[in-house]
Amino acid sequence: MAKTSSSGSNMRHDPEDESIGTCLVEWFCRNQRPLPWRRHYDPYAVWISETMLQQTQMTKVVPYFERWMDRLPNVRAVAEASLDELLQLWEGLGYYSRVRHLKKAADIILARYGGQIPSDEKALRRLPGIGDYTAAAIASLAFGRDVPVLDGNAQRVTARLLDWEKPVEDSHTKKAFQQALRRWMPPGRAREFNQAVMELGSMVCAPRRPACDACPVFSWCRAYAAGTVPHRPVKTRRLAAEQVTVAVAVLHDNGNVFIQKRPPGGLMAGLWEFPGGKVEEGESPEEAVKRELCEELGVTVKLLGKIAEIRHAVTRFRIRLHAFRCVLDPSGQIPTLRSAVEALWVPPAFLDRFAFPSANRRLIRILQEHSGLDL
DNA sequence: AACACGTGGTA
DNA sequence: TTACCAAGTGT
Repeated sequence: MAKTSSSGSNMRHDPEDESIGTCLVEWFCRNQRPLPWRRHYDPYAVWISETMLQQTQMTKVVPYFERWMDRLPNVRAVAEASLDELLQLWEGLGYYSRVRHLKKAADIILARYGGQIPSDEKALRRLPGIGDYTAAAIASLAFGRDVPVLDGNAQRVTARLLDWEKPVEDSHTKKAFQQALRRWMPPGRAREFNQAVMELGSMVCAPRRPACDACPVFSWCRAYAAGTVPHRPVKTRRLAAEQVTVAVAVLHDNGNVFIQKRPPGGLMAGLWEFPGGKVEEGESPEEAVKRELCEELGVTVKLLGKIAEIRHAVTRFRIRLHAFRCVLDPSGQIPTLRSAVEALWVPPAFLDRFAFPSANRRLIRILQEHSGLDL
């Protein structure tokens, strides 16, 4: 044991001491939260949960995971489902390309692996939507392979244990962290160890207000010893936020409203939305709606009134969305699509059957609260 | 290497 | 309110 004692009564350990791994595993076994995907570690369930968890809070994922597993219990069900149905199950979770990848990967797993998710990290890594993190997560959690996972939590925990001063974005850092984690991992305990590191990162070694008092491995932590915990990890790049104003139309005709489907490939690909667009410099939201509907759909409209102003954020854009109730003026015009792939006139009550971006969904809820007043 | 890709919580 | 941040992947 490579322990050294400090001058005081506390034992101080070094991160090179591999007993840190055993300590983390024991802590996890006592403190882990009961989660639906921690019941059986079925490869399919691990794949779906890990994909949902990419850049997404665990508390948000749980209900989506339960609903998905009820509806789509295996790989074949995903391959046979329509993209529209998958998007509906995903609505609100964000990063919708994950769904498209899930479906593509399901097709490959059926065709090439007989419906069995591969256990080999290299084979997993080749599947769409599975990067370094998810490949390692499936290989270790579902198949017991001794490979370390390095997600945002593991990165933060490792940066603090090592008191890593270089920016974690550096290409060298990732390798170094994976090697450190691999050294700490007790042989045969990858499932518990990997989850221990991530669970510790989310519950104890948090980005803000880390609970070092409650940390099972603080005595191994170089940043704790140095008092630099709040300054780790060091990060460099930062994107500037951009303010955007958008105006959309809830276009009514014969008791229906007009919705259109976004093209594949870009932002919110395959989701439905209300027509509209960016409000240009020196233009009012009202003018923008009229212009956008003329440009996008080739129709002229009359504004009946404002429905709501919604503030939200999409990637690095801060958006103010103005929504107006409109009718075709003159009536009887037929919209022609420009950027959208598909469009539909639907009764407001049917809006729940389509996948919308979250700001549009909020607008729909407002619409439905007001329904009966002026539809 | 750096940026696109969603969303909602926190300070 | 603005700004940062969170269980990443693809290009």
